[in-house]
Amino acid sequence: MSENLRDQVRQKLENFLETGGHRRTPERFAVLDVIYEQGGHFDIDTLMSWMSKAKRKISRATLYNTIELLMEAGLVRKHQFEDGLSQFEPGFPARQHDHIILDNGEVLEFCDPRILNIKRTLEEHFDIEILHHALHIYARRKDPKNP
Amino acid sequence: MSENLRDQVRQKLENFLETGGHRRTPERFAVLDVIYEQGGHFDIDTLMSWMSKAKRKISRATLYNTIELLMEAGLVRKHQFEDGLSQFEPGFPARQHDHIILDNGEVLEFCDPRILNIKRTLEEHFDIEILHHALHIYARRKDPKNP
DNA sequence: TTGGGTGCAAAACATTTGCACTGTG
DNA sequence: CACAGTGCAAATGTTTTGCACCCAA
Repeated sequence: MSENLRDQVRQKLENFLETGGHRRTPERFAVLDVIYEQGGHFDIDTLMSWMSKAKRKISRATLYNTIELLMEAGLVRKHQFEDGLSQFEPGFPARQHDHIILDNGEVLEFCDPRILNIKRTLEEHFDIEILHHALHIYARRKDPKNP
Repeated sequence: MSENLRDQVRQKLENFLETGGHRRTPERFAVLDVIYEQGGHFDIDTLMSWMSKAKRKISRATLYNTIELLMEAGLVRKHQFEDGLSQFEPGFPARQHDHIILDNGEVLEFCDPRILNIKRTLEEHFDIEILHHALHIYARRKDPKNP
């Protein structure tokens, strides 16, 4: 991770804590650092082990609290794939994207502008305001031998 | 529910049980009947209460077993919305559709052919075979007073 | 100094499993 | 009459909660 990005997200967290009247605890910055250091998708267990590896002691309960807070700050996004486990990913400064979940558990990302058109149609047709969306594509890699 | 639809899905279940060497237990048909009688989305708790209302005693464990079996039979579909709860819906004979989850918990359905185009692009671009997808739109009804 | 935040352990919750019993084939 | 399927209760795994203690403001 670039120094630059780490400072950027730390700054964003500081602003959020300041604005919301939350405290600047070391745990919160440690979690943020580790998440952006790693960069990829993770679940709570994975994050727990990342924290250990980074020699940052933290309890599970605090991890849940902190992740929730980082979601409110827009620094972490939550996904609910079909395996039933909550998955997270860094939420800044990435732009909106969607996910392909391969049968081996791997997760790819993509971004297709046509989704925006679909959303506009839906808003008009149902007279709703769309808050966000999740497009999950479940797929497998094509076997080169059986294409 | 039309007599016709009930017989249709019962027949489909019979075939599935026959083919798979499963037994034709009363519970399995009772669950199927109740699900198609109600027609809408549900979670396990809701289904439990539907069964009680229909005076069909059944245990939670059997409900989970039966739902799993009905999924294999293609008679029930599973969704994982962001609240973390497993949601189900009758899976026959509806055609592919996606979901709008309103902030009050209501679920709308829609079908947009442009999704198919997106999927074709993805298959080509990532060299994958798409098994299925889930497009979840989270929205709220527009307030007529604050449009 | 004070109450928001943390850590720990217990509770809550959905789901799964073990096992004796039952009814389908 | 064998054994797949059921019901019950206990186990599992994840997330939440209660509470004493601690530290950022």
